[in-house]
Amino acid sequence: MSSLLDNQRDSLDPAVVAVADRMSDSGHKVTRPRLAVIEAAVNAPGAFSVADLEHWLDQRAESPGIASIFRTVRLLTDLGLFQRIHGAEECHRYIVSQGHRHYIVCNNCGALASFDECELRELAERLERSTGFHIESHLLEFFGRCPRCIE
Amino acid sequence: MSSLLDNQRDSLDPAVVAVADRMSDSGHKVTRPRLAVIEAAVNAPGAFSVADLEHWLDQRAESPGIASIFRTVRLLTDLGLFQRIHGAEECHRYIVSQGHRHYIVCNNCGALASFDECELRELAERLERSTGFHIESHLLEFFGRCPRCIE
DNA sequence: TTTCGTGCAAACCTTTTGCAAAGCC
DNA sequence: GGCTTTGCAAAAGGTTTGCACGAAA
Repeated sequence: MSSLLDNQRDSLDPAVVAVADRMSDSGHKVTRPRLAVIEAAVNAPGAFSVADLEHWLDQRAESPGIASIFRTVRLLTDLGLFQRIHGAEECHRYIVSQGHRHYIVCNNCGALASFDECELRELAERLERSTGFHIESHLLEFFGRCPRCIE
Repeated sequence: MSSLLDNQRDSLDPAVVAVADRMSDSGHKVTRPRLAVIEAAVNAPGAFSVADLEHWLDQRAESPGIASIFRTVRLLTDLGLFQRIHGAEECHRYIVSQGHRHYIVCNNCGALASFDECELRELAERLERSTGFHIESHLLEFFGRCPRCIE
């Protein structure tokens, strides 16, 4: 008997499949509501909130209900497949994780650009020596205006 | 007629006076409830939440009520006198601002260490050229374990 | 005196939870 | 079949707001 994910594999966006596979690999079931949430996330234009996902899904009459969206977002975030974006005000937006990357967030429209160089290792090591903290992770984001909003 | 702030100036912590003066300079009244909130913030051991401030003030029977604490924290944050600290989960803690500094947050107990070097100007300029964004600010924090929690 | 801030309680939103029914493997 | 997940509705937090009263300059 084949799984839901295998049945739909060919008709789904590869980015959706990639997330679903990793969810499956970590022992979680790939259900229709979860696939719908992943599709909504992959199709979001930038960082998305739970409300954004619900809105997108509502329009397609595929919304599994807000509680399930919250549960799925939390699960995927815990698995590292979604990543939280911190805005100056708003800290409850997410993106589909793309490994260790950092983001520039447009203060006006929320558009994102990403980059991977962060050159913080050396600084982190220096800080470990001077403060005695053991550093496990970091948060680096830039805020500003995207090209479209500058015009 | 002398202001509340002037009357109490000598008996207050200089750090409280510094914040109150800047609040006054920007045209906001320095009232007893606001002074109490500033005192609570200055006396907090690390980053504080609104609930922390309320608790501290409650113990001294000086709490102006949660709504006023929220309003004061928001005002001081808008004025740049308080600064928001972003944790991995919790994004609603604040510190009394100390200019442009960055923080290392202990994932276990919330202790902070700060530093000022961030060497991000060059990276920011490179990113502006490559992405077309205009960068206005940044967020940089490290997370880990403080010396006490490592033991 | 006039304006700004306070305090209470109610409203609001977002997020979580309990639980019976349904779905996945 | 056994275990996980869902969906609803209700609860729980946390934050904001309306408005009459009080305080600051």
